[in-house]
Amino acid sequence: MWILLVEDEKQLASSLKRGLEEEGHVVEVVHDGEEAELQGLVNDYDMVVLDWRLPNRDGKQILEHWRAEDRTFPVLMLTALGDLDHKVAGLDAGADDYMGKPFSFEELLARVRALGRRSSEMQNNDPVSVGPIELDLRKHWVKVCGIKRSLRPKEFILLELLLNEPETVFSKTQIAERVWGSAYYVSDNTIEATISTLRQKLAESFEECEEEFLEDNSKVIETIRGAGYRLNSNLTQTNE
Amino acid sequence: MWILLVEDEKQLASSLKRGLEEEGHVVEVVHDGEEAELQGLVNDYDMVVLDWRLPNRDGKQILEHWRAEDRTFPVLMLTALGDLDHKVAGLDAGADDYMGKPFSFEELLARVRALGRRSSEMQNNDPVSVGPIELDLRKHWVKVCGIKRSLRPKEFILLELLLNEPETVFSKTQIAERVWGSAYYVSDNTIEATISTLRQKLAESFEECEEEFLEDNSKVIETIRGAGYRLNSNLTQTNE
DNA sequence: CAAACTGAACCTTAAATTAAGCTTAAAACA
DNA sequence: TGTTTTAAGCTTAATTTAAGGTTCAGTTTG
Repeated sequence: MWILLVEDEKQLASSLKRGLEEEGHVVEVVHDGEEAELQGLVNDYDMVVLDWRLPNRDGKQILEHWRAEDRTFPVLMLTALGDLDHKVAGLDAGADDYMGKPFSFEELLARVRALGRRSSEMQNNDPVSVGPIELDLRKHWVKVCGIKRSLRPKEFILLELLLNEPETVFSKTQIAERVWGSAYYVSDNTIEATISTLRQKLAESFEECEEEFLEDNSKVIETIRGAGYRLNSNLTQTNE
Repeated sequence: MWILLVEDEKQLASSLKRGLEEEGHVVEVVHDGEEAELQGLVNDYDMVVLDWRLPNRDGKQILEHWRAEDRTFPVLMLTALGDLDHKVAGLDAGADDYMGKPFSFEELLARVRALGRRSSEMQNNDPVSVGPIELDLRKHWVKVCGIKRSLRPKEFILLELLLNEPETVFSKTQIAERVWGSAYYVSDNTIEATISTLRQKLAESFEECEEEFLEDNSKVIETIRGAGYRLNSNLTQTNE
């Protein structure tokens, strides 16, 4: 997720930033109220973590302004412990959750996760299908020509990624970010190995189809040398 | 259902909590008015049981605030006996039902059930059945091939969750939120242990069936590695 | 001009490593 | 007390690594 972190204590801010980044988020830090307000108006963050006491503007003003401008990202506010009136005011102003300082980092992460989940559950998890391949995320199966295939977790997510945007070529970096959550630790070879096994499974499945969709069933996933991978474009063209 | 119980007498609160949990609800308890107010703003409970006399805020203030913020969950208020003015004020403020203390626990349960039924967004309490498993939330029993089985509360709610959407895979996080009410405190291992005992009980029960439904009765609940758990899909396919 | 060469990108497989999940008993809770 | 949670050792599956093999595009050489 893309997170804006608004916190004037620089020490705290930077340790939170690092922690959130380790969880795979992209974090922008702002130490100042006015700056925060502007950033929030200009960017579509997935979430904002907002300290309530800030130089120049207080959290409430900022949040009210954002909500008045229809900025809908979830906001997690940080308040001093026992500052109950502020909490209530914050929730009224449109905050989605709150935490009293001091808090454990684990707790912050848990809340960020929960908020993120809440907003991502709004997105569609509907079944996807391209040509003879169908994938249902909620039920967690893949069918080729109506026959179920079992895939391992990484293979599954990777296939889902390719199916969701069938024409698009995904670079190794993009794949690492979206399947592994981060490009740091993932070697090229890891991705290649995963592509390889996924390809084999898809090829086996395509063999069992009555109809023939491709000349070469080992090319359900195409390699674009130097660029990345994509679903075989014949699957999207021939079908409807 | 996911119920918030606001009651400052800790003794009473904990016995109500236990009773409601035995009925298969997920219950969160708060002893303090301000904290209650916040929790109600932040979470989408299915129902709130709200004592009218509380430290820090009184029930009426809280409820009015919630309603002003469009929190629509049904609220059952608890008032001192004979406190008629309060009752009227409470209903005006948006309470859906009231009870005078002291009350019998049975009566409380009845009203909670009634309120739950009344609220349209409630999931239906109708008996669920999948294959040879039948579960009645209201009567709180489970039968396998017609033979009753006793389950512990957590096991029961978990099974209910899986039965209600038999094809769907539930992640540990989803299970934590819907069986324990929150993913914060629940460790993976807790869920695994609960699954394990539930599995064993179901397996024993399946052994006693005349008909054979599965090759391996310890697989009534399937593990989808890296994704979560679901009811064995053979139960849903062969049936009907 | 075409055959051979070269280096980079990519593929494949099996072994090694790591992670996910299971189970039981004991501890903690209510 | 009965239920829930934690802890520890275990089992099994998924993932990554590693090593050698291909393919491709561009370049050199016969």
